[in-house]
Amino acid sequence: MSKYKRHLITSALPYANGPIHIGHLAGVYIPSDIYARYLRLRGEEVVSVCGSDEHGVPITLKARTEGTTPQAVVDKYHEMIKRAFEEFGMSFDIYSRTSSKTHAETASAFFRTLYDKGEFIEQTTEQLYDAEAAVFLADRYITGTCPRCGDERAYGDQCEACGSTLAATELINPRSTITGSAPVMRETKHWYLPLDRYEAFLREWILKGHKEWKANVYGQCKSWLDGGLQPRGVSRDLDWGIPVPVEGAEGKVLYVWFDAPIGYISATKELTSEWEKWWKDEQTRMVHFIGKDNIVFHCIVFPAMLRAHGDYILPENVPANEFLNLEGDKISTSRNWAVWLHEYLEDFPGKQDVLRYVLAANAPETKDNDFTWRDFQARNNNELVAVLGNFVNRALVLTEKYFDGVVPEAGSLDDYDRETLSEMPELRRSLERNIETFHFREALKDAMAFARLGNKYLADTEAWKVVKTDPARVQTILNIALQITANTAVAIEPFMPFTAEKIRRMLAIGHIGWERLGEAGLVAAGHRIGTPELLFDKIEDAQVERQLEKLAATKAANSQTAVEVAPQAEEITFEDFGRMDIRVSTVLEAERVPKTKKLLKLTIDTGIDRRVIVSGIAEDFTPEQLVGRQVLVLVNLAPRELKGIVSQGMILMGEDTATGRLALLSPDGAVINGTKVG
RNA sequence: GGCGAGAUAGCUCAGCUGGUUAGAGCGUCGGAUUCAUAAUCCGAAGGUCCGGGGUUCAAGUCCCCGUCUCGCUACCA
Repeated sequence: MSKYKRHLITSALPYANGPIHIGHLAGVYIPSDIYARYLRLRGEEVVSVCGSDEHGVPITLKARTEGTTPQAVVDKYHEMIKRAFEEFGMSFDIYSRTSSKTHAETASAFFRTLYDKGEFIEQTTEQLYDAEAAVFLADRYITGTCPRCGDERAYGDQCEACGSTLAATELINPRSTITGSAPVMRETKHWYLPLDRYEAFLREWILKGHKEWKANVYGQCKSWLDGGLQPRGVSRDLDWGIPVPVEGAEGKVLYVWFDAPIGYISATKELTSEWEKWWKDEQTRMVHFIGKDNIVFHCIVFPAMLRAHGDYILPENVPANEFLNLEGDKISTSRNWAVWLHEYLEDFPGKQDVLRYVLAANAPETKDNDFTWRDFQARNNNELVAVLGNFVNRALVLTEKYFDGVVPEAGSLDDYDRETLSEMPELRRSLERNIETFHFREALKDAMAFARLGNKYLADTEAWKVVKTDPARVQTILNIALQITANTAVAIEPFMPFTAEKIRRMLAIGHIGWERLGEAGLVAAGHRIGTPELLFDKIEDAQVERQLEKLAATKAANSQTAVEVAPQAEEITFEDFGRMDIRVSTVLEAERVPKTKKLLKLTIDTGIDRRVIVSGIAEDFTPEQLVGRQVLVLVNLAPRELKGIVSQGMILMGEDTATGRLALLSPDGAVINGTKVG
């Protein structure tokens, strides 16, 4: 750390289309806050920036479905997130937003610099266009009939009914969601950042220069670099976002992935006029806290952008975490499967540190982890209440009882006293090492070990017995117990700032810097301490059950919608139906298409001819199961090439609405191939 | 399918460049104790380190094959 003068900490910008949940906290915000608080306590110069990410298509869609404007959507969630973070004790120096004026100027200027330097490639392609509204349509703005399952509400990028990933051009009967009109293909120009130009540089910088990065981060970067980098689009046809600052770019905005990380820069600019020293000085050490889904962006794309610009420093580390699950299932905003921060703060008032503790102790540092309410309760009751709260309470109550709340003077120390005190600097070293290498779970254990040390010391020295025979000895014992208490407050501060403050208040002492951690003289003899109170309460079964019921209700609601059968499609005429030529056919051969997970290449006898059909059913059927079977085939569907094989028709399948499993449709008894179905 | 990460006591996880009886916290069981929110302290039980091969005097740790989980990516007529 010595070559650096200051630390710039960034935390992934939360997307302003929903509130914050425990997954965000455990993966990104709690680690980043621990780190920032630790460095500040050490007296380092630190700036920690974050803010809402407010551009992009999903927000415009949300606005549309809610019948409001994108600005109203981001205003709502920005406020919500910001308030929840504040109440939770996040110590960002600034929590900004990407819809701010400063950000628009910063991102715009950044783009313009790259543009003027010739760092972009311009390319014109054909995309779907809504002539009525005079806009190009992002995938999400197109709906139509899913070519796979027939659901009429499929989007241009995905069908939510069957989960298929689609291209907008594949939709049957595509419609613009804006006007309802049929989109047409039209040419549009876009700008691309040629990442391939930076490949050699990135390879050297990451693969040679940052072998110390976490295995998941390093591994994924290597994977991308080895696969070869491609130019990446940095603009979109959209009216929500930062306009592309180039002549002839009307109706185009910066792609949200391009403008979002620049948000870190804008936030710093808003915070201080000296922002450049944080971004352009080699003596600044930048660390990005993110989740694993953001690795490529923060390790490859953003550094390439910064490098292309030329003035900026690059991150020194990117400690990405894995994901947190909730009660065994993936956290999902759309399925409401989450513990929302704003709801937690309401349901558990004053218990910020409990959640901070549990999530830090369970942080998914090396692999996905699971949050359960039972574990939350156990950690609170058996660790926070029993170990930490109890120790502090014992030390304070004994002082109150024997010395009327005045810190007694320590007499001569015996071997055991010295041995106990000597453990504190050792714990401190371990704690520091763990925090500085981003092992926050272990670091938290080290912090808690101060309280464990105190409990053991009290149990072994037995002040309540000694007081009857040797009151002078008790003075020493309690003096030491109080020193350990004060040390505990310092050690836990990065993790549990509210509790640290509470302990200081009970000891009636001011803030203590990290440099004194491990010392025996943090509380002076003769000093009058405050009134002892409990640091933590037990969490009762009833509270846990209430939370579990809440989740059960969500699950019930979800499964109800899951088995909901798709509504009847729009009425068609007999002639419409007659246009489909469906024949009974026999599968003659079946084999997997190499390098695919779902595709089978089938040779079938349609009665009319023998032909090849490629079908995405390999996850539900083995080739052996299919050979010799009769199936129904839509034979007059336009041919399409898949993985280099021309598929001439479509095998009809039923897809179970609840499980998504496919079922073959076959005639009741054997019939001649080519038999018409109608 | 390709790539990446993970798989270690009932649970959550440590185990650095291979080296004596594989560790911690919680849980369980036994004991001690009562200053403390029945909290604490001591002790014990509990592990074919995912499976199978191999390298080595020596492998949880290195190599090969496989299985499962998560992610990225291709693909779904």
